[in-house]
Amino acid sequence: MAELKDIMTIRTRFAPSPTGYLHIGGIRTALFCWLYAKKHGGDFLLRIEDTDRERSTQESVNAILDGMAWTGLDYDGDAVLQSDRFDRYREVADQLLSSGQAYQCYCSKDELDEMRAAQVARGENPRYDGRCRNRVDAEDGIKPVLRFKTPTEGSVTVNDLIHGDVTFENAQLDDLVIIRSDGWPTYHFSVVIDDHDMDITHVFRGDDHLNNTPRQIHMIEALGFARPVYAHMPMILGADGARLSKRHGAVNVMGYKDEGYLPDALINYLVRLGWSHGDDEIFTREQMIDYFDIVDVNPAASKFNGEKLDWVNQQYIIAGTGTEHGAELAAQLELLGVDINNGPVPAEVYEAFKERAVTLKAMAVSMLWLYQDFDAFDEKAAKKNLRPVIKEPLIALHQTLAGLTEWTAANIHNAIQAVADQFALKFGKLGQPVRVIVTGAGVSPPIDATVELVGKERTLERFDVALEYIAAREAAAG
RNA sequence: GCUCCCUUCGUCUAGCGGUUAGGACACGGCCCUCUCAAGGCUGAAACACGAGUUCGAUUCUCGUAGGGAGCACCA
Repeated sequence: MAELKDIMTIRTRFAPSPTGYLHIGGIRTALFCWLYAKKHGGDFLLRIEDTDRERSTQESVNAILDGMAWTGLDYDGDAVLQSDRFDRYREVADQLLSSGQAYQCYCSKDELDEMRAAQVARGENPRYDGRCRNRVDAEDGIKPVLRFKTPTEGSVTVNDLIHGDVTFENAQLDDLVIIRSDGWPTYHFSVVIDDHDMDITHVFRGDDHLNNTPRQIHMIEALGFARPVYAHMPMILGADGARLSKRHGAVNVMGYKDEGYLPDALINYLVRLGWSHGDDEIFTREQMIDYFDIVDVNPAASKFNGEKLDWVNQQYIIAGTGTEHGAELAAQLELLGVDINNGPVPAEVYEAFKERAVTLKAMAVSMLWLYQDFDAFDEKAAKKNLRPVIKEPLIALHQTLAGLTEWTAANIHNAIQAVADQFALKFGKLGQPVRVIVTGAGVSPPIDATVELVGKERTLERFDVALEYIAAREAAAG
């Protein structure tokens, strides 16, 4: 007999709530979910959980959509909005109410708080005690909530792909609210209905939901729905071991775009958090899908390490080309207020800078002198390299460069070498002063490529400025 | 407080009863070198603790400790 999973199409979903930006932990859950679906030739769906009408915003919905697009986690079909499904939730709620599996509760917030305080004082798990279960009279003027009748005895076992079988005693559970007094369903209720209606076979989510799963399973059973397979992903923690949150800094996925990270690098970093394939570190998307196996997912939480992300990002920048990332680099330059028409084409500059930048943003910052004139030389670099002793060689080089008809790195290199030889200097003794002259400071790509990129006109102008600087220094020294 | 989950270098991890416990980031040293990088070589760095099972435990079981999460008319 064929296993159910063999004849069924695997369908997973990512179900974030639009109450802020798209969280880095969320995108990692989405990634594993996406990977699992792709690996098994299934579907990956997106559902926006916006039943909390108070906190959900359109802006946040857009942030989710933008984040999915930027990271390249493509989903099948259109995103499902829970707010479009209000009537369906009511329908199922009515069904539960009429079958006696749910009941109306008129307890006030104060009453509930009091009850829980008393339970905690007694060393018990704070939980709703079911006092409205058998209530028949409605209370005027109070809009009731609907509670689900959770079994009070026995236990449920969650079969989890990552954590194995986890058993919960029903006595620990309580009658949860499934419809709020405003008529909207709560998370636990809408998830159960949506996952069923969307034919979701595998539920991937953070393992902060593991404790909630038995409650949902009871509703699934009451409704006669098929139980999905669960995979509770370990949390991502901050460096201090606490759950990753805003206070740890960059948790907004789109923030990484702004900071100059490549989406492939972020995804690659994230896939290695809690999952591995031997000693491999860098994976293409195809390799990730090919190698991915849920049994290799580590059940333990992991700490987010920005330095490792930086390294991965740099690996992707080095492996990338100007054709691929030129537009992103240009965007970073423009963010810095640079007019990219005032210098070389970013896509062509990329090659010279890619081995010395951790992010596209840092790369842009390191090449500002290609597009803007600087007001002064870096003090330390100038003091060390723009000395009177190098004045004559620089004058000679200035002339040689001015005479170059073809402004190529090779010709520039030869020019520097020739002048260095003429004055019996090592290449670097002349190269470094030139670097300071054209860039204003002591760091740049190889000097010949640097000078070529700066351009002939600008280079000669900057030589003039530097020569004046040295002359002034000479005069001051007397 | 109760319930659940988790535990290999500082960090991410490999390991799936017998290994000099491997790799990666970060850190130190050396090489390369016109700067900075990149790259190569190299060093230091871990099985939380205690019982048990076993000829033999990092690996299996149970405790302990530590960490995380849940206990809402938030998801």
